[in-house]
Amino acid sequence: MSEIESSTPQARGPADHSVREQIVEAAGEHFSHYGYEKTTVSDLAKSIGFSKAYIYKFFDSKQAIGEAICARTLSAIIAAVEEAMAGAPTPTEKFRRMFKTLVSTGVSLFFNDRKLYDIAAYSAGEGWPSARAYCERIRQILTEVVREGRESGEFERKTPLDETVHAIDLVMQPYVNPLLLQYNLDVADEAPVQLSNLVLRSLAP
Amino acid sequence: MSEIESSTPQARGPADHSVREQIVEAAGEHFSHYGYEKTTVSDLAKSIGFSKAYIYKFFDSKQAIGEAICARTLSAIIAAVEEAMAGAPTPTEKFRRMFKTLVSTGVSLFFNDRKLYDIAAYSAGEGWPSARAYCERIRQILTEVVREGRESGEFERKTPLDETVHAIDLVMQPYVNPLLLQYNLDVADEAPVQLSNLVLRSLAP
DNA sequence: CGAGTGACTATTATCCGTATTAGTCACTAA
DNA sequence: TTAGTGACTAATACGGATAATAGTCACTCG
Repeated sequence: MSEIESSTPQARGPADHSVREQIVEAAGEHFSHYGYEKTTVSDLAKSIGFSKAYIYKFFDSKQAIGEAICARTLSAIIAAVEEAMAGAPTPTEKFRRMFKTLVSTGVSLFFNDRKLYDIAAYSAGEGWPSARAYCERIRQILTEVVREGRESGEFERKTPLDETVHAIDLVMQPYVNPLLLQYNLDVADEAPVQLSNLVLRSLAP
Repeated sequence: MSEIESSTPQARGPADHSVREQIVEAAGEHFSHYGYEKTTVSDLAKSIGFSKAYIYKFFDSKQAIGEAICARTLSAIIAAVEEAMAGAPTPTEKFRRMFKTLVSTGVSLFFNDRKLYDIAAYSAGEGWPSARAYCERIRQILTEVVREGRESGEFERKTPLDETVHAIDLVMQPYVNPLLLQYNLDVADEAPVQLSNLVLRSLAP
């Protein structure tokens, strides 16, 4: 369910080829260490003991490798969010944890793995499929929470579901989208709480 | 009241000197035409018939001139907002118009006077006094609207005023701050409506 | 046939010397 | 004293030659 890769069929060779995994593995290391720009496709090839040309049997382009790494990084954030939400008793609490974890994980990525963060930000700016899928997944999770809250009578039901979800999505976007989050780091610690409060007030029946 | 310049005392010569106005006038033209980077201080000097050195009798630096132009640009946005709000019958409507005008004026600046927009965005990114004052002014206006709405019984009164205002400010920021707005142009037409609705729901008594 | 590659090209990045430019200051003329 | 400037410097931008890189393809080897 949280497999973002499934929506990005930019592979060339057989999907479950061991070499493909080796490439992704090496790319993860190199991109994280030296950044996307500074690592060459030859570097990746050398580090797994093949020629550069062979890489292109598995990936269309260097960007495609970048997308794979990006998808992986964003999947980790989604996983953290799902884990945080797991034990929440109410939709209200689920929403709070969702927002909070989304932001704190993003911020932590920024400070602890800046090179990977930059790829994610670039990806969001360019509208790569990996970033689109990430946003879409967040929207799904949000929709689920709101629907649940409506069913339990915790949230109001007058406003059309789509509209509610979309508006909340707009509120979260600046802290969820890596491209935008980096400009909001100064309020990233308080924003989830303050905005969760506001959103939840707007959801009151 | 909407004089942003008053808070930025980076002037050197007498404040109401005609040459100072000529400089600002010329800078407005040149920056708008060729951009901040591409216009040299000598260009400004030449266009008003003085030497470059004389400019520095009135401004500390080229950046100070940029700030003056930025302040001027942002003042125009504030003025547009105040005008739009003037005829609004209720605080609810005032808020809607405020948000809507803030965004539409910003977007229009982006598309019709890109060079000036870029200065404003840069200014916001660097935290120049002109940009700070702009944000502060918006917050003031917002505070006034919320207070008025509370007094008239249109808005809820349980949440602390500061908290309410701050949260709404966070919601508007991505569309008000020129640095951020440029990344949100794709939703700039619907966001004010959708977010106004959400905010107003959260303000319901 | 399939796994894997060396050698090639067109495009993009990187230097590095040169030219501009922001900013200062001692100075003049009225 | 006030209004205004030419000449100077240190830092920065520019441009063009050069090097590095993404991506391809015909090819070999088992």
